[in-house]
Amino acid sequence: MISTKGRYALRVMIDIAEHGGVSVPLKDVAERQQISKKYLEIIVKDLVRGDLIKGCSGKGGGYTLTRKPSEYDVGEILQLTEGTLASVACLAEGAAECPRKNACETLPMWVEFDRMVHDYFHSKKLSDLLGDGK
Amino acid sequence: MISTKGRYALRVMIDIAEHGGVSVPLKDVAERQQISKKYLEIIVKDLVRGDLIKGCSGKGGGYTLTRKPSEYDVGEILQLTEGTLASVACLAEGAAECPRKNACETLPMWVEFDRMVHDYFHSKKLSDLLGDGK
DNA sequence: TATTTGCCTACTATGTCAATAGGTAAATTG
DNA sequence: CAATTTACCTATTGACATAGTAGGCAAATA
Repeated sequence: MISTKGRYALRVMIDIAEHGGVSVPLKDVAERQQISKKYLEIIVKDLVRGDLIKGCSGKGGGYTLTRKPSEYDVGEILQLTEGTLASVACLAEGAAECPRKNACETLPMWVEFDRMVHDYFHSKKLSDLLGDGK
Repeated sequence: MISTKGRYALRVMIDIAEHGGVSVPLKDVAERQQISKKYLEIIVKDLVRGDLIKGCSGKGGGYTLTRKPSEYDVGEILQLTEGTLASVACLAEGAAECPRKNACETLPMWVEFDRMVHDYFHSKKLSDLLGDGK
């Protein structure tokens, strides 16, 4: 299940995109999205680390996107904030190789499902989620 | 992310299906699947509660399927053991109605994704996972 | 210089996950 | 009947993740 971190991250990205042009203060995002600013700080830190947005301190500061909305896909946003997009532990990045790998009768299904999920989220763009035509 | 409960449940169902005809003792399943028998008891209890298998005590006892493998879909097995198949909290069965429901710009995507996941698992049958042609 | 903003570390309550432990009840076989 | 095999039941536990909160410092602008 996608946690609040990933879901909020998406909403932050959308919010910044829709109020773009200028720097968007986190306080405004928090108010509009009705999410605690303190909690958003944690999420936004991940987004900055992944170079999806950049911050600018001081009066008139805030966050801005580093690319155009159509150049982000939802998958990378979720992957960054959730840690992984994998639906089962044995398919997560850096997971230990399963000893039952060859005998496992469910693995092919998980692989197929996992591919479907990745395809879905990586083909969905941030711009697809914006209300207006930005 | 699908937990061990759901994944093990699936393997139990497969194991019982492949050694069907007679009652399959949990001890055997545990050995073949290399999962603690004690832990499997918890999982199997769910499966009995959902009427997917039935147990029979005493010597020569064990568990048997209540239907043919082609009549189970993976979705119902996962749903029963995982509690829900929903990918986001707001779409889980019995979730409180979200106050931002109409304003939420991510909801349509979650709904679409959720539908895709449900379709995938409900169209996949237990029989699709069996090694031989049972 | 005062204010606004980002940025940083630490803490915590709650809950879920993945089991383990230690039994009782039921059914079958010798 | 007795011994064995099996299901079935309640309770407990350690580890970890989730979803935040608290209280600051640093940087930039008006």
